[in-house]
Amino acid sequence: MLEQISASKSEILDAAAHCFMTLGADAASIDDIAASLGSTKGRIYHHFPSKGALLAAVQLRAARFTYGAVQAVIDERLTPEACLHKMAQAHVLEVLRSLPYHKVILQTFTGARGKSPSKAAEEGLQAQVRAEQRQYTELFAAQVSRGMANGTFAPRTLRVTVAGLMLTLNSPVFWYQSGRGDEQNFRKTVADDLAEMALASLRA
Amino acid sequence: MLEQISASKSEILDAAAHCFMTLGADAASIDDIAASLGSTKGRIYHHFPSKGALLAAVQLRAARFTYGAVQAVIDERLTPEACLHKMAQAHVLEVLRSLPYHKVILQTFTGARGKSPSKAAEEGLQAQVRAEQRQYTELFAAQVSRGMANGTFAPRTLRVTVAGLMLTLNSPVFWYQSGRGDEQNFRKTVADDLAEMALASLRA
Amino acid sequence: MLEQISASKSEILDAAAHCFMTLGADAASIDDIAASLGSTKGRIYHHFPSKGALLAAVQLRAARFTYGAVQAVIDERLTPEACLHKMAQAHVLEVLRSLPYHKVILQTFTGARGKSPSKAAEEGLQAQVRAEQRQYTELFAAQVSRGMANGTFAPRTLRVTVAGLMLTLNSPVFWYQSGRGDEQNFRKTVADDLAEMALASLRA
Amino acid sequence: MLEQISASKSEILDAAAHCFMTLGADAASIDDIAASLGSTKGRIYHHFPSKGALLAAVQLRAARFTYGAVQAVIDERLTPEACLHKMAQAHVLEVLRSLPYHKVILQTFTGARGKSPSKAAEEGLQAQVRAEQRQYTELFAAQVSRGMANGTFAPRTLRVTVAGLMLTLNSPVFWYQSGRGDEQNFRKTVADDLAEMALASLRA
DNA sequence: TATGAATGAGGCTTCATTCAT
DNA sequence: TATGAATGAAGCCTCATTCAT
Repeated sequence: MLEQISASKSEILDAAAHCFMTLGADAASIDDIAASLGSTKGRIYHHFPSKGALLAAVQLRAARFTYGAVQAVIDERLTPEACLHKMAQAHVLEVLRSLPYHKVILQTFTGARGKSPSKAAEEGLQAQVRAEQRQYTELFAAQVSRGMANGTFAPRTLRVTVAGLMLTLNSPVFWYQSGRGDEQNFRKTVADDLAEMALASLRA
Repeated sequence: MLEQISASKSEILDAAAHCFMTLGADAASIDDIAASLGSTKGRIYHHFPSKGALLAAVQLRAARFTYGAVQAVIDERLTPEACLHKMAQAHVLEVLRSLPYHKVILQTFTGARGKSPSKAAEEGLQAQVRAEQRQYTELFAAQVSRGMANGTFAPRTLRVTVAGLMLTLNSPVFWYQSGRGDEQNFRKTVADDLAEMALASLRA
Repeated sequence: MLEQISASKSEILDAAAHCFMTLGADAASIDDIAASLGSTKGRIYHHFPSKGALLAAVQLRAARFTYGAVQAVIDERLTPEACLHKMAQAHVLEVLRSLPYHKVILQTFTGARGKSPSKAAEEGLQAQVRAEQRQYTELFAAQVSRGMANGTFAPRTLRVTVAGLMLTLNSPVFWYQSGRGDEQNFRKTVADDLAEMALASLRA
Repeated sequence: MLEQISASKSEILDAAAHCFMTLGADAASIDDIAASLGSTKGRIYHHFPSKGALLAAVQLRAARFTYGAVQAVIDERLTPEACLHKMAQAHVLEVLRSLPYHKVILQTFTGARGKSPSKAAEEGLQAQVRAEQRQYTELFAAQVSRGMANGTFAPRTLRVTVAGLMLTLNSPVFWYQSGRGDEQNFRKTVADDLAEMALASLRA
């Protein structure tokens, strides 16, 4: 399930993520990605069987990036509040670090899932992506649940609450632009601001 | 600037919004929209010069729907907190009412603006859409600003805060599905929950 | 056969000729012509049953313009040389006067006659146009023939000669641009130069 | 600037020239050309980015065909009259040899340059075509100029004269049909007749 | 592994034409 | 007479994908 990703494959994924981000997952063509790699599309088709598979691989990697970063800071001995705060910061920082990947996630997140039933293989990949995304969200849902149970957080519909929370934490995806001078500081500020907002929004 | 929209045009916009929501703005073809109207694409092109223009018209309408609903409840005599609460509720309820239109907004919100500079006319339309969206966001930014000024809200980067706020309020766009039994009640719950979360996230 | 042309019809023909000249007979749409008339295409379809018919009407008029101008100067009592010289001058001047119409002629003159058999009616119109054009060319062929017979002109293949002659006389269609200051003088110069060239090319 | 043309590309150009000649550059569709090649339009688009580019390539080749044929016979030691006579013959023979290409030239020569500014790339190609055509015409203009200077040719407006000359030499494009029995002889006759007419038209 | 040629399906758009008013 | 809405048939072009090398 977590097969290693070769360097060539990784390079392709980076280029794909970048193109998907810049042009949109639909508008970006395999040729665009190949061009941004300085090669031809044959190279891509040698590593990924279809555009859908490539897209799924990018999304999977996005989920795994944040999953790895967030799980590393989870400490069940902390209060839900404290734990969630660290998770939120870690999430935002990781999103900012691997921004192209997460932009792609959102583009697909809209619920608009193409039209055709595609091929069976693609179906499976999409299912896997959704599964890992859900699994990741569960990390947050678990803490929220704990916090609601012990009275720290306001008792509200769990799903609505978690969805709002994740959106808040993902909001930089919509507007963040790298390339400013004090990038590291700014990222820290954004992460802190959003983590605090997120936590505040939950408190009873 | 606010030219009337004929019945035929309005019907087309509804169908377009629905298709864009269901299939995604990129995947939905003009033929899909025509089919869902029971007519041919000629009809659409008689009223809208291009797919881009149609998309922009949908987005513009989305912005105006929420603008109208929210401005109606703004009352400057209220505290920023109270005012924003009413605005948040109104926003969520309106989004749920005209959901297809707002799904489209988000799809475009990602920042991935096609590739070619397209035609000049499209550029202008996109600019207008962005302008009206910004104008709408300003309604919220103004209250947040007031609240930060009088100490009710925590002092944070204004843009980051407002972006997070709007995302929270728009979150149902990602998951809401109509068609359940107690739709009216559920919508009210969602609106209340999100409004409270949003307000809580701001408080000092 | 020479039914009168109403003022409205004539205005449409002028606009059509102008658009055909500017944009090309294929590229110019009925809407373009209507727009240049300041009306909608309904008006055009009230007077002409199809685009092909409109095009044919323009071509017919072109042929008749030159036919009228040239026949007026034919005088059988003159030598073929003198007669042809006057005809050539008259032709060039008339072409310059009604330039848009004659540009259209050439566009169609290429021999590339679309693909579909079109409708039967169009076929008939095209045949009529060709007939009148041939009839017009005969005016020149007759003089060339007389001149070859009496030894004034070099004995050459008649068809090749006449075709070359007409092309020389029509050459301004390819490059003439109105809008200069001394338009009347320049037109006279062009007519004289070309008439002399044409005559010289024939002489034994 | 004179990049080699691959066999596949050359085959496409021939088919395109033929279709453009037969159906007209506007009426001929890319599908028509592909069908005449026995392949799909994908093949064409793999080699030429657009129909406009394909058309321009055909026109460029036409100009280069005649340029090559004519320059080979230019001999500055001859009198302008003798030199021009050889050039004229060579031009006509080459035009008859590669007739489809030259029919296309004339179709575009009309001055009716579409409507939209098209894409920037097309603009550049059109400019290049015009430049090479002008360069070719200069070969003739130079001799005419020499002949006027030394009194062999009648002193007339140079541009008008050269334009008329070229039209005379190009006239077979309008009426020549291959497929007769004595093709070689007939071509020679046509070339001689037109060359003589052309020269005669210039003489003082 | 990677390239370049080619395919085929599908999407956007234009436009001549018809029709109700 | 003239308009505005609508149709339907093409046409241009894009692009994911396959295949021979």
